[in-house]
Amino acid sequence: MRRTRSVTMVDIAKRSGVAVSTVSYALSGKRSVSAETRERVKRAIDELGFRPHEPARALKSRASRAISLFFPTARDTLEIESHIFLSGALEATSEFDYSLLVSTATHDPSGIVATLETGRADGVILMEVRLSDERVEKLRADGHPFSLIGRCEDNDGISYVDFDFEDAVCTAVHHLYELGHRHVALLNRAPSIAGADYGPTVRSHAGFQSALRELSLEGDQLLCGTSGAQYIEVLRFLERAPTCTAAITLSVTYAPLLAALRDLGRRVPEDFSVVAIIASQVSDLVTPPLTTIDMPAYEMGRLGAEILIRRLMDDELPPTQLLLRGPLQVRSSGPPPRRSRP
Amino acid sequence: MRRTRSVTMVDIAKRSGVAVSTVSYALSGKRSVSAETRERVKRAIDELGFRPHEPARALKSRASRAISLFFPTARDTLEIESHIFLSGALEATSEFDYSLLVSTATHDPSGIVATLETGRADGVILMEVRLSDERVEKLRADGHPFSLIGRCEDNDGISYVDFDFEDAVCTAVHHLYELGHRHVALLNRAPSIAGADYGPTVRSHAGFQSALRELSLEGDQLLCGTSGAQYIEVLRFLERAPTCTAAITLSVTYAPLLAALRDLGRRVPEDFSVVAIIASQVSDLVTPPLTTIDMPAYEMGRLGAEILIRRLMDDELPPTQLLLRGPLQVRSSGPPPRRSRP
DNA sequence: GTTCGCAATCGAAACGTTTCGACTCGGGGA
DNA sequence: TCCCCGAGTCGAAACGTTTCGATTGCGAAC
Repeated sequence: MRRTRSVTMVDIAKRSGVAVSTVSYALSGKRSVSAETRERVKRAIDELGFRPHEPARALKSRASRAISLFFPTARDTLEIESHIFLSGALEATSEFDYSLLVSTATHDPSGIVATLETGRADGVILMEVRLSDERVEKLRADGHPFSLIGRCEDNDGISYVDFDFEDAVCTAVHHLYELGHRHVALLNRAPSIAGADYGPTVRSHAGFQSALRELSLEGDQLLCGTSGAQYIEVLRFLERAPTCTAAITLSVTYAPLLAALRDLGRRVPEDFSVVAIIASQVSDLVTPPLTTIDMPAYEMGRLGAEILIRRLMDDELPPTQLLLRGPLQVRSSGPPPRRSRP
Repeated sequence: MRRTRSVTMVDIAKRSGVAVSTVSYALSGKRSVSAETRERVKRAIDELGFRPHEPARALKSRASRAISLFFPTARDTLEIESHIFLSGALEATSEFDYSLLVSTATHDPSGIVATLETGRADGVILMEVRLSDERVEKLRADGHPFSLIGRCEDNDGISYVDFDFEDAVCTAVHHLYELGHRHVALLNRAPSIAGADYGPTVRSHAGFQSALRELSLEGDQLLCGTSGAQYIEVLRFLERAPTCTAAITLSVTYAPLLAALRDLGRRVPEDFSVVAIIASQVSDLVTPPLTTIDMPAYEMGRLGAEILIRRLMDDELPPTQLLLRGPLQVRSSGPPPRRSRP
C-alpha cells in the first residue's frame, strides 16, 4: 500500500526538455505550442505514465470539475426514482468528464453550502424539492450553481428538470374515463415523505381535481406512506367504495394497491383498472403488467446533471427549465366490470 | 454566480493574532495548542465563516478523504441491488466524514487506476466482481486500497463483504424439500450479465447442485437475462416440466417467473412455491408477498465502505472479509398442490 | 544554578498545478 | 530600414493547506 512518489509535470518537463509551463500549455491548449514540442511532451507523458494531480489542479484553478448530487437517505425504503436519477446523472457526468459526488441530503442547507465552499464540488443537484425549499433559497441567495430534479413554486433563474405530474394524472383520468370508469382513486405519496408541499404530490392532486371536475367524475385521494401497514388502509378504502373501479398510482404506491386487490380477490384488469405513473425500470418488474405513464427518470437524471454542467462550463448560459412528459402504455386497464354498472 | 474570494487560514491567523501554522494545529490537534489560543482561533473561524479548502488539504496531505464506488452503468435495467449497495455505502462514508465519489464501472481497470492516481479518491469499492477479475488483479498488484462487494476465487489479502449465495440456495432447497416438493427450479442470472464467472451465479449453482444431491431431488437451472423476452422461456419451461412445483429466484428473476405463472393460471403459493433470494427493499414491493432469504444489501454497502475506510485510516489493519447470511422468511411457499402428488 | 525537557508558538518550505508577464525570434507593413 | 506583432517559450508567483525545524519560556531534576 506504499504510495510511491508519483510522476509530476516537473518530470515531464525535464524529460522533454521544456519548461513546466509549456507542459501545462501543451496539455490545456490555452496557449499555442509548436507541434513538435507537443509531440515530445506527449511522448514523455506516455513513457513516464503521468497523470495530472487533480487536487493540485483544483487548488490552482479554483474548480473541482465535480458536481454533487444530494441523495435522500433511505435506510428502510427503496426510493426507486432517486436511484434511477442517480444512474442518469452518472452517465451525463462522466460524459462531460466531470466527477460525481454523492452526498446525503439533509433538510437544512448547511451541508450543501459546505460541499460547495470547501471546493469539493462546483455545483449541486437537488432532488425531492419542495414547492418552497430553504435549500434552494439559500443557494440562490449565495449565487451558487445548482440544478433541480423537480421544481419549486417560484423558479426564477433556476435550472431544473421535472416531470409533469399534473398532466400525467390528468391523462390517466381521461384514459380511465374513456374506458367507462366513473369513480377513480388517486394513490398519492403521503406528505410525511417530503413535507406538506412536496411538488409531485401537490401537482398530482391538482391534476386529479381538475380532471375530475372537467369530466364530472367521482374521485378520492389516498395518501400512501412507505410502511407496510399502508396496505390495510387501501384495503379498507376499496371495501368502503365499491363503485371505485380504477386507480392511479404514483411511484411505488402500486404495491399496497395490488396487495389489497389481491386480498379482495379482485383481478387486474378484469375487475379493477390501474394506471401507474412510474419509471419503466420499475414497472417492468411488476406482475401483472401495468398500464403506465412512463416517467423518464433516467433521462431526468441525465438532464439534471447536463444542464448544471453546461452552466458551469459557460456562465453566460441562461438557466434551462425542462418539463417532461411520458407516454401512456395501456396494459392493465380496461372497462369496468359489469356488476358495477347500473 | 460570482465566486467571491473566500476566507482562508491566513485571514483566521490575522484575526486571532497567531501564525497560520498555529491555526492548522488548533484545528487538527496534531500539536498542542493552549486552550486560550484554540478559543481565539475558534472564535475567529465562527466570525469569519471559514471553511478549510479541501483541494488544498488534499494536495498537501496527499489524501483526498474520498472513496470511489464503481457503479455498473445500467441504462435499461434496474440493477436493484447495486442501488441499495450505493445507499449503504453512502451512509458509512458520511459517517466517517469521507466523500463518496461514484464512477462508471468499466470492464478494464484503467479508469479505476486513474481515479486513484489522480488523487481523486484514496480507495475504491468494486462490485459485480468476477471470480477472476482483472480489475482486482491490477489493484492488488499496484498496492492500491480497495474493497469488494462480492469476492473472487482467490481473496488473499483482499477486503470484501459478500453474501453467501451458496448457503442461501441450499437453505431454500431444504425448505422446499421439507414442504414436500420433489422437483425445483433455480432461476439464476444469465452469464451475459457479468461474464461466465460471475461469483453469485456460480456459487448459487454450486449450492443448488449440492443440495439436490444431498436430498436426491430433481432440479433445473434456468438462466435469466434482463430482457422481457426472458419470461417466455420460463413459461416454456414450466409447461415442459409439470412436476416442477417450486422455484428459487435470484435478484429480479422473480419477475419473469411470476409473470409466467400468472399466464399459466397457477397461483402462488397454492399451486407453486417461490423462494426469492433478494433484498427486502425489493421484495416489499412484490405481490404476492414472497418467501425470501433476505440479502442485506444495504448492510453490505455499508460494510463495504466501512472496511475500506478503516484500512485507509490505519494501514496496519489486516483485511476484513465478511460473508453474510440472511434469514428465511416464509410467505409464498407451501406444500405442493395435490394433483402433482402420486 | 545549570541543565534538561516539554508546551506553545512561529516562519518557511513544501504539495503539483495554472497563469501572468516577459523574452526571443522572424516576417510583413510602413 | 525600422518597427510591430504574433507564435513559441520560459521563469516565477501564486492557490491554501500541512508539517518540519527552530525558538522561546518555564518548571523540574540534578
